[in-house]
Amino acid sequence: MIKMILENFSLEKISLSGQCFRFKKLSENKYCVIAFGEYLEMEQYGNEVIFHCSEKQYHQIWYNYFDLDNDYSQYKQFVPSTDSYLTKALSFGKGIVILNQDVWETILSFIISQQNNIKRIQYIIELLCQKYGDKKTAQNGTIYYTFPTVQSLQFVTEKELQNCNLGYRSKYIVKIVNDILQKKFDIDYLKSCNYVQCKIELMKLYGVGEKVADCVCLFGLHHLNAFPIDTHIKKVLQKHYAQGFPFALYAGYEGVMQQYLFYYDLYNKD
DNA sequence: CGCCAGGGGAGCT
DNA sequence: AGCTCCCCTGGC
Repeated sequence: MIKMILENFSLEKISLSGQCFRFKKLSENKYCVIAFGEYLEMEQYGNEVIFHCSEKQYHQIWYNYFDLDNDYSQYKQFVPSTDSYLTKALSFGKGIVILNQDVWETILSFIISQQNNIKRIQYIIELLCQKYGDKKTAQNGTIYYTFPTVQSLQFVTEKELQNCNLGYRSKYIVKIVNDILQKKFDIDYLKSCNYVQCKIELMKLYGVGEKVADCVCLFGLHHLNAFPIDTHIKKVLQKHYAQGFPFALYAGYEGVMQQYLFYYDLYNKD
Protein backbone atom coordinates (compact mmCIF):
# COMPACT_ATOMS: atom_id res chain seq x y z
CA MET A 1 0.00 0.00 0.00
CA ILE A 2 1.34 3.39 -1.05
CA LYS A 3 0.18 6.62 0.52
CA MET A 4 0.80 9.84 -1.41
CA ILE A 5 -0.01 13.51 -1.06
CA LEU A 6 -0.94 14.71 -4.53
CA GLU A 7 -1.95 18.21 -5.59
CA ASN A 8 -3.98 18.63 -8.77
CA PHE A 9 -5.12 15.02 -8.76
CA SER A 10 -8.68 13.73 -8.58
CA LEU A 11 -9.62 10.08 -9.00
CA GLU A 12 -13.26 11.14 -9.12
CA LYS A 13 -12.76 13.42 -12.12
CA ILE A 14 -10.39 11.04 -13.88
CA SER A 15 -12.98 8.27 -13.56
CA LEU A 16 -15.59 10.56 -15.17
CA SER A 17 -13.33 12.07 -17.82
CA GLY A 18 -14.01 9.36 -20.38
CA GLN A 19 -10.42 8.75 -21.42
CA CYS A 20 -10.29 5.28 -19.86
CA PHE A 21 -13.32 3.03 -19.95
CA ARG A 22 -12.06 0.60 -17.31
CA PHE A 23 -11.68 3.16 -14.56
CA LYS A 24 -14.58 2.98 -12.16
CA LYS A 25 -15.88 4.27 -8.89
CA LEU A 26 -16.51 1.49 -6.38
CA SER A 27 -18.00 3.56 -3.56
CA GLU A 28 -17.49 6.96 -1.94
CA ASN A 29 -13.72 7.70 -2.11
CA LYS A 30 -12.91 4.29 -3.63
CA TYR A 31 -12.01 3.57 -7.24
CA CYS A 32 -10.50 0.80 -9.34
CA VAL A 33 -8.83 0.46 -12.69
CA ILE A 34 -7.67 -2.45 -14.84
CA ALA A 35 -4.66 -1.67 -17.03
CA PHE A 36 -1.59 -3.46 -18.37
CA GLY A 37 -3.03 -6.75 -17.09
CA GLU A 38 -3.23 -5.54 -13.48
CA TYR A 39 -6.09 -4.62 -11.17
CA LEU A 40 -5.62 -1.63 -8.88
CA GLU A 41 -7.82 -0.26 -6.10
CA MET A 42 -7.39 3.29 -4.88
CA GLU A 43 -8.79 5.61 -2.25
CA GLN A 44 -8.72 9.38 -2.07
CA TYR A 45 -9.44 11.71 0.86
CA GLY A 46 -8.64 15.27 -0.14
CA ASN A 47 -5.03 15.37 -1.27
CA GLU A 48 -4.26 11.99 0.24
CA VAL A 49 -4.28 9.18 -2.31
CA ILE A 50 -3.84 5.52 -1.38
CA PHE A 51 -2.75 3.00 -3.99
CA HIS A 52 -3.36 -0.61 -2.96
CA CYS A 53 -0.32 -2.16 -4.56
CA SER A 54 3.32 -2.93 -3.86
CA GLU A 55 5.94 -0.21 -4.07
CA LYS A 56 7.51 -2.10 -6.96
CA GLN A 57 4.29 -2.16 -8.99
CA TYR A 58 3.62 1.47 -8.17
CA HIS A 59 6.93 2.46 -9.73
CA GLN A 60 6.72 -0.02 -12.59
CA ILE A 61 3.20 0.79 -13.73
CA TRP A 62 1.05 3.29 -11.89
CA TYR A 63 3.41 6.23 -11.42
CA ASN A 64 3.73 6.52 -15.17
CA TYR A 65 0.11 5.52 -15.87
CA PHE A 66 -1.13 8.49 -13.83
CA ASP A 67 1.50 10.81 -15.30
CA LEU A 68 2.62 11.73 -11.78
CA ASP A 69 5.92 13.13 -13.02
CA ASN A 70 4.00 15.92 -14.67
CA ASP A 71 2.91 19.06 -12.82
CA TYR A 72 -0.53 19.96 -14.17
CA SER A 73 -0.61 23.35 -12.46
CA GLN A 74 1.72 24.61 -15.19
CA TYR A 75 -0.97 24.43 -17.87
CA LYS A 76 -3.00 27.35 -16.59
CA GLN A 77 -0.19 29.88 -16.68
CA PHE A 78 -0.81 31.18 -20.21
CA VAL A 79 -4.60 31.24 -20.04
CA PRO A 80 -5.55 34.90 -20.40
CA SER A 81 -7.84 36.17 -17.66
CA THR A 82 -10.11 37.43 -20.45
CA ASP A 83 -10.82 33.81 -21.42
CA SER A 84 -13.36 33.22 -18.69
CA TYR A 85 -14.68 30.01 -20.25
CA LEU A 86 -11.32 28.22 -20.23
CA THR A 87 -10.51 29.65 -16.82
CA LYS A 88 -13.73 28.15 -15.47
CA ALA A 89 -13.12 24.87 -17.29
CA LEU A 90 -9.64 24.49 -15.77
CA SER A 91 -10.95 25.25 -12.31
CA PHE A 92 -13.92 22.90 -12.73
CA GLY A 93 -11.72 20.03 -13.96
CA LYS A 94 -8.82 20.61 -11.54
CA GLY A 95 -7.32 17.21 -10.82
CA ILE A 96 -7.71 15.67 -14.26
CA VAL A 97 -4.51 14.22 -15.71
CA ILE A 98 -3.86 12.63 -19.10
CA LEU A 99 -3.33 8.93 -18.46
CA ASN A 100 -0.63 6.89 -20.19
CA GLN A 101 -2.70 4.01 -21.51
CA ASP A 102 -1.81 1.02 -23.65
CA VAL A 103 -1.84 1.91 -27.36
CA TRP A 104 -3.73 -1.16 -28.58
CA GLU A 105 -6.33 -0.67 -25.85
CA THR A 106 -6.93 2.93 -26.91
CA ILE A 107 -7.21 1.98 -30.60
CA LEU A 108 -9.88 -0.61 -29.90
CA SER A 109 -11.63 1.46 -27.23
CA PHE A 110 -12.01 4.57 -29.38
CA ILE A 111 -13.13 2.58 -32.42
CA ILE A 112 -15.94 1.39 -30.17
CA SER A 113 -16.58 4.92 -28.90
CA GLN A 114 -17.85 6.26 -32.22
CA GLN A 115 -21.58 7.12 -32.25
CA ASN A 116 -21.76 5.74 -28.73
CA ASN A 117 -22.10 7.03 -25.18
CA ILE A 118 -19.66 6.48 -22.34
CA LYS A 119 -21.88 4.10 -20.35
CA ARG A 120 -22.45 1.86 -23.33
CA ILE A 121 -18.78 1.97 -24.33
CA GLN A 122 -17.87 0.73 -20.85
CA TYR A 123 -20.44 -2.05 -21.09
CA ILE A 124 -19.25 -3.22 -24.53
CA ILE A 125 -15.60 -3.21 -23.46
CA GLU A 126 -16.47 -5.21 -20.36
CA LEU A 127 -18.20 -7.81 -22.57
CA LEU A 128 -15.13 -7.97 -24.84
CA CYS A 129 -12.80 -8.41 -21.87
CA GLN A 130 -14.92 -11.20 -20.40
CA LYS A 131 -15.08 -13.04 -23.74
CA TYR A 132 -11.55 -12.52 -25.04
CA GLY A 133 -9.44 -11.34 -22.10
CA ASP A 134 -7.71 -13.42 -19.43
CA LYS A 135 -9.51 -14.17 -16.19
CA LYS A 136 -7.34 -13.22 -13.23
CA THR A 137 -7.63 -12.90 -9.47
CA ALA A 138 -6.28 -9.80 -7.73
CA GLN A 139 -4.43 -9.82 -4.37
CA ASN A 140 -7.65 -9.01 -2.53
CA GLY A 141 -9.55 -11.81 -4.28
CA THR A 142 -11.33 -9.69 -6.88
CA ILE A 143 -11.95 -11.55 -10.13
CA TYR A 144 -11.22 -9.43 -13.19
CA TYR A 145 -10.62 -9.77 -16.92
CA THR A 146 -7.69 -8.25 -18.76
CA PHE A 147 -8.11 -6.31 -21.99
CA PRO A 148 -8.02 -8.66 -25.01
CA THR A 149 -4.69 -8.77 -26.85
CA VAL A 150 -4.44 -8.63 -30.64
CA GLN A 151 -3.47 -12.32 -30.55
CA SER A 152 -6.54 -13.28 -28.55
CA LEU A 153 -8.74 -11.77 -31.26
CA GLN A 154 -7.00 -13.37 -34.24
CA PHE A 155 -9.78 -15.82 -35.11
CA VAL A 156 -12.70 -13.60 -34.13
CA THR A 157 -15.44 -13.10 -36.73
CA GLU A 158 -17.79 -10.22 -37.42
CA LYS A 159 -20.70 -12.35 -36.30
CA GLU A 160 -19.08 -13.11 -32.96
CA LEU A 161 -18.38 -9.45 -32.35
CA GLN A 162 -22.02 -8.59 -33.05
CA ASN A 163 -22.80 -10.51 -29.84
CA CYS A 164 -20.87 -7.81 -27.97
CA ASN A 165 -23.23 -5.18 -29.45
CA LEU A 166 -20.50 -3.74 -31.66
CA GLY A 167 -22.77 -3.17 -34.65
CA TYR A 168 -21.08 -1.79 -37.75
CA ARG A 169 -17.83 -1.38 -35.82
CA SER A 170 -17.30 -5.18 -35.96
CA LYS A 171 -15.87 -5.10 -39.46
CA TYR A 172 -13.38 -2.42 -38.45
CA ILE A 173 -12.07 -4.55 -35.60
CA VAL A 174 -11.71 -7.72 -37.68
CA LYS A 175 -9.77 -5.82 -40.35
CA ILE A 176 -7.52 -3.98 -37.89
CA VAL A 177 -6.66 -7.17 -35.97
CA ASN A 178 -5.71 -8.86 -39.26
CA ASP A 179 -3.66 -5.90 -40.46
CA ILE A 180 -1.66 -5.90 -37.22
CA LEU A 181 -1.11 -9.67 -37.24
CA GLN A 182 -0.03 -9.58 -40.89
CA LYS A 183 2.35 -6.74 -39.99
CA LYS A 184 0.69 -4.31 -42.38
CA PHE A 185 0.46 -2.10 -39.33
CA ASP A 186 3.12 -1.85 -36.64
CA ILE A 187 2.29 -0.49 -33.20
CA ASP A 188 5.95 -0.44 -32.15
CA TYR A 189 6.77 1.76 -35.14
CA LEU A 190 3.91 4.03 -34.07
CA LYS A 191 5.59 4.55 -30.71
CA SER A 192 8.69 5.92 -32.44
CA CYS A 193 6.76 8.53 -34.44
CA ASN A 194 6.02 12.14 -33.65
CA TYR A 195 2.42 13.35 -33.37
CA VAL A 196 1.91 14.27 -37.04
CA GLN A 197 3.34 10.96 -38.29
CA CYS A 198 1.35 9.04 -35.69
CA LYS A 199 -1.92 10.55 -36.80
CA ILE A 200 -1.20 9.82 -40.47
CA GLU A 201 -0.31 6.20 -39.64
CA LEU A 202 -3.35 5.66 -37.44
CA MET A 203 -5.71 7.02 -40.09
CA LYS A 204 -4.55 4.26 -42.43
CA LEU A 205 -6.49 1.87 -40.19
CA TYR A 206 -9.97 0.93 -41.41
CA GLY A 207 -12.49 2.74 -39.21
CA VAL A 208 -10.05 5.28 -37.82
CA GLY A 209 -10.68 8.91 -38.78
CA GLU A 210 -9.25 12.14 -37.43
CA LYS A 211 -11.06 12.09 -34.12
CA VAL A 212 -10.21 8.53 -33.13
CA ALA A 213 -6.61 8.99 -34.31
CA ASP A 214 -6.28 12.06 -32.10
CA CYS A 215 -7.70 10.20 -29.09
CA VAL A 216 -5.16 7.41 -29.56
CA CYS A 217 -2.37 9.98 -29.92
CA LEU A 218 -3.43 11.76 -26.74
CA PHE A 219 -4.44 8.91 -24.44
CA GLY A 220 -2.30 6.06 -25.79
CA LEU A 221 0.85 7.78 -27.03
CA HIS A 222 0.83 10.82 -24.74
CA HIS A 223 1.14 13.32 -27.55
CA LEU A 224 -0.25 16.19 -25.51
CA ASN A 225 -0.50 18.34 -28.64
CA ALA A 226 -3.26 16.15 -30.10
CA PHE A 227 -6.62 17.96 -29.88
CA PRO A 228 -9.50 15.56 -30.61
CA ILE A 229 -12.58 17.36 -31.97
CA ASP A 230 -15.79 15.52 -31.20
CA THR A 231 -19.38 16.72 -31.09
CA HIS A 232 -18.92 18.30 -27.64
CA ILE A 233 -15.73 20.16 -28.52
CA LYS A 234 -17.14 21.24 -31.86
CA LYS A 235 -20.12 22.76 -30.06
CA VAL A 236 -17.86 24.48 -27.49
CA LEU A 237 -15.60 25.94 -30.20
CA GLN A 238 -18.58 27.28 -32.14
CA LYS A 239 -20.30 28.75 -29.12
CA HIS A 240 -17.38 30.16 -27.12
CA TYR A 241 -14.59 30.56 -29.67
CA ALA A 242 -16.36 31.80 -32.78
CA GLN A 243 -13.23 33.81 -33.73
CA GLY A 244 -11.09 30.71 -33.34
CA PHE A 245 -9.53 28.90 -30.40
CA PRO A 246 -6.04 30.29 -29.57
CA PHE A 247 -4.14 27.03 -30.13
CA ALA A 248 -0.81 28.86 -30.35
CA LEU A 249 -1.03 29.94 -26.71
CA TYR A 250 -0.99 26.31 -25.62
CA ALA A 251 1.45 24.87 -28.15
CA GLY A 252 2.61 21.44 -27.06
CA TYR A 253 -0.26 20.77 -24.67
CA GLU A 254 -3.41 21.60 -26.65
CA GLY A 255 -4.76 18.19 -25.73
CA VAL A 256 -4.66 18.97 -22.01
CA MET A 257 -6.92 21.95 -22.69
CA GLN A 258 -9.19 19.74 -24.78
CA GLN A 259 -9.72 17.41 -21.83
CA TYR A 260 -10.74 20.25 -19.52
CA LEU A 261 -13.07 21.74 -22.15
CA PHE A 262 -14.60 18.32 -22.76
CA TYR A 263 -15.10 17.56 -19.09
CA TYR A 264 -16.56 21.00 -18.42
CA ASP A 265 -19.01 20.71 -21.29
CA LEU A 266 -20.07 17.22 -20.20
CA TYR A 267 -20.66 17.87 -16.51
CA ASN A 268 -21.13 21.56 -15.70
CA LYS A 269 -24.75 22.52 -15.12
CA ASP A 270 -24.52 26.24 -15.94
C1' DC B 1 -45.41 4.33 -29.93
C1' DG B 2 -41.89 7.29 -32.85
C1' DC B 3 -37.93 10.02 -32.80
C1' DC B 4 -33.30 11.17 -31.86
C1' DA B 5 -28.72 11.53 -30.02
C1' DG B 6 -24.67 9.31 -28.19
C1' DG B 7 -16.76 11.51 -27.77
C1' DG B 8 -17.51 9.17 -36.24
C1' DG B 9 -16.24 7.23 -40.39
C1' DA B 10 -16.76 4.99 -45.01
C1' DG B 11 -18.31 5.43 -49.41
C1' DC B 12 -20.70 7.75 -52.36
C1' DT B 13 -21.53 12.22 -55.36
C1' DA C 1 -17.08 19.61 -49.12
C1' DG C 2 -21.49 17.60 -48.42
C1' DC C 3 -24.47 13.96 -48.12
C1' DT C 4 -26.32 9.18 -46.45
C1' DC C 5 -26.04 5.17 -43.99
C1' DC C 6 -24.01 2.22 -40.68
C1' DC C 7 -25.88 -0.78 -35.37
C1' DC C 8 -27.88 -0.35 -31.10
C1' DT C 9 -29.76 1.46 -26.57
C1' DG C 10 -31.79 4.79 -23.55
C1' DG C 11 -34.42 9.02 -22.87
C1' DC C 12 -38.13 11.90 -24.04
